[in-house]
Amino acid sequence: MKTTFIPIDYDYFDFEGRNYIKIIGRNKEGKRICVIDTCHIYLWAILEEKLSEKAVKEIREEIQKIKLNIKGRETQVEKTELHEKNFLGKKVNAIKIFATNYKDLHDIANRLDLKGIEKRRGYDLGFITHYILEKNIIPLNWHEISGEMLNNSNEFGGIDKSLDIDFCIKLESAKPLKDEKDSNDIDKTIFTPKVLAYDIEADEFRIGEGEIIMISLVSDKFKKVITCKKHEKTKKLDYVEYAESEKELLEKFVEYVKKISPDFLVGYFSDGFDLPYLKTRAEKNKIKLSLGLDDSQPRFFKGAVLTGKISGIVHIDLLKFIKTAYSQYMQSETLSLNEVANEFLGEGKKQFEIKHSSKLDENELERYYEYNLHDSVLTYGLFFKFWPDLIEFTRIMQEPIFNVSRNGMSSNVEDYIIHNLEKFNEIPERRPTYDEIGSRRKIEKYEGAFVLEPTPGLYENISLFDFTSSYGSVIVTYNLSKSTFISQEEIKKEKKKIEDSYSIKALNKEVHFSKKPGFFPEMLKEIIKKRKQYKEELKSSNLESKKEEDVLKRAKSNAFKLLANASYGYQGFFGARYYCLEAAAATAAFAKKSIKEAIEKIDKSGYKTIYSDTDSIAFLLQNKTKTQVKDFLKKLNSELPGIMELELEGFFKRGIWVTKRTGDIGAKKKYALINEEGKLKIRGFETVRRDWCKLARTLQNKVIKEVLEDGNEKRAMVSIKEVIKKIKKREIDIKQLIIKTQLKKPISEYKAISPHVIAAKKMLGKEMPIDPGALIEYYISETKTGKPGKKQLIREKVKLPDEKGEYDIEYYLNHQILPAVENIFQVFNIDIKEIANCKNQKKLCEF
DNA sequence: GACTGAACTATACC
DNA sequence: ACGGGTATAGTTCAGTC
Repeated sequence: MKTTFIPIDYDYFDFEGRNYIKIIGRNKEGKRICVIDTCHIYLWAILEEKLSEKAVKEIREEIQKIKLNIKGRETQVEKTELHEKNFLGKKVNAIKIFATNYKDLHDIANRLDLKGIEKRRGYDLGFITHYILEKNIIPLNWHEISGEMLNNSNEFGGIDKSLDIDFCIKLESAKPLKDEKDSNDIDKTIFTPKVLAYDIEADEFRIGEGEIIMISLVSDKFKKVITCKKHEKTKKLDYVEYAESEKELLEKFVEYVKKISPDFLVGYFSDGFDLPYLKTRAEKNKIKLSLGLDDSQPRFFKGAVLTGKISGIVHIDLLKFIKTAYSQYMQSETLSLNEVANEFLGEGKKQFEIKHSSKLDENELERYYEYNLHDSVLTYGLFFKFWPDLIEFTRIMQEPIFNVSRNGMSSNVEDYIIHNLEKFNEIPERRPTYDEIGSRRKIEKYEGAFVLEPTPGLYENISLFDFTSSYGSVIVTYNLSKSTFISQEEIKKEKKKIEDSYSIKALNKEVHFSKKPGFFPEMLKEIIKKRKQYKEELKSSNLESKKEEDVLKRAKSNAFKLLANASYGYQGFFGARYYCLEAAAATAAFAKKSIKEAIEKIDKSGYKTIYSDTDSIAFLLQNKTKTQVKDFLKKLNSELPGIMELELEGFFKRGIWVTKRTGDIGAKKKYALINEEGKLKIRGFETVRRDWCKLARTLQNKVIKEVLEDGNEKRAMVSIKEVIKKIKKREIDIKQLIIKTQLKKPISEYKAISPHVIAAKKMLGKEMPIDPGALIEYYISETKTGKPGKKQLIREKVKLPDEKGEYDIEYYLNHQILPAVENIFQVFNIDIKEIANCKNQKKLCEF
């Protein structure tokens, strides 16, 4: 039979010693299809140079003899082939060694310690990656497939009988449907999946320690809260369904998931909370959480954090994807569902103070249902907000969405590389061993970016240039990568010449990179090119366009941008297959050189550079016009090597740079600009730091705004005086004075007991859940808890927000408000501390 | 017990 | 363990007098 097919979930199973892929997806009619297929399994033995034909033949014969008996399963090498391949850019002869089961590849590799074999590669990719590489059936791309229907046949042990699907196909052929570019048929590109969002509420925060009291489910035209906390008097809400016990609640949950049978089961922080909680409670109640299409229970994988996988239904934890794909652009201070939903959906969580269920009265219970339901409503909304990005990330990395949605950027870069190696006839590099990672991590850091020390002051008519995909274009321009790096040994052996190479001083030595294009820079060149292309296509369309085509384009543009930016970090990342510290260090060094040269040219051309950080330059227009600046930019670009390019970030009416708190030199990474429309761009100031109290932040923001709008400090002076008076009169609401600091590690590991650690300890005493990552809130009170007489530490005055007490006037004045504005007034030669504390001017003191 | 620089800690920038 | 280095600035710690 023939059908269309979009692969969603990839899994595999063994049958008669062989690996089979099991892909769950849908066709255009919305039918759920399971595709069974297999592919060749192999690894590579890279041969030493200049081996005789006879020697190669002998090695192949030797390999052919390998027989394994592992865990009672006997297998052997099926066949070998000799290929001309590339490994790290070098031409090599390699033996392709075919095996029956991918689980044997490691063991076969261990047996290949033969003379003449230099390296063994391609045994650590995992079967799913291997399959996608071999068969080119890329996740979330539409395919046209044909194959044999397995209708309750006994093939593969009757696998399809136990699967809740429409039909099961043993694949014969598959080809991708036409590229969306060649077609106006929009539903070839957009696929609207069936999604079920869920959220649980439990009596304890610790996984599995309390009862699950309700679960909300939201899908298309479907809203439900199942609960085992029924209040007799409560009028029944139409979406609430009662269960007699936690056990029945869990059973009903499983029933609903099975009935709705979504493509995606989506939660928020559900890898770390909801799913493991459900699992533990199901175990306690001695029932099976058979959520999988094959009735299997969720499987959990240990990584840095737990991940929960359900067979056939893709479990998505939206938090993880948002963290890697979007957090760098976000305004939210935390990635809590409330803040993230507010930012992307314009609507936050329902207000509700969570209590133990035994303490809830009927009104509260009803509000609890609403609260629980709303969390799923938000999660559902967020899923579709990010669906275009999820699709495009998946299509670009070519790995299953389950993985891509959880990957960090380094894994994304690596997936992209692995799936694009074939174009370069490259054999994949292996993962570093545990020991290699260890020694890489010990290596001293290399020198990074250049930051120009600004001269503090208020400036007018400023222009900002920055290098587009700065580090990425450096890598491409100077061909910096593991495969193009010319090592000391190679130079010594005179195997490679360094006269005609890209060279720079980095890591306290001269490093050289071949000019022959390497696959990594070539891939990156393509990434940057695509990013540019999609960005330009979008520019001609409406930026806010909601057309599906544009939405996908925006997602693509974003994915390629992130890939380009992450590729520098990737080469310096200790866990990378293509780790190359020299390349990373050289990238930073070349970038530093480029920006310094650009600054020099800018200054020589009648402008005045006032600040620069890594890839951006702020300079004064002096007497020049905007047109002149634009022409000058063109000239600069014509002189830049390779794909290096500067772009105009914008023109600004005014800008302020301040001094460091200690000493009177200019502070780096701290400035504020205002453009002609009056829009502010504030960097580094306390305003943008979440560990300063709201009062200090809003006041500083106001002061910056007024100073930049007016060009003088008069209005700002009035603002600050008002606030000082209010503080001294105790007119400030505690809410404005709450300091939020994140707990970065377990309380016991802190060497220095700072205020937020004390606050965390207090919370622990109140049985509040405190884990690393929690944002601790507190304020500084006047209460003294330390020994009398001794100099008081700030931590001795810490109080939790709901603890009664008076705020410490002195602290908030001298540790929050004044430090936040002091340096700004200093630009106008005003000592705001003296004014506030009435030093040296008792007669004039206004407070 | 007060003072001071170092250490520790969190957060931001690009 | 799950991108990198550069930078500011707070609070506490530990050594000195």
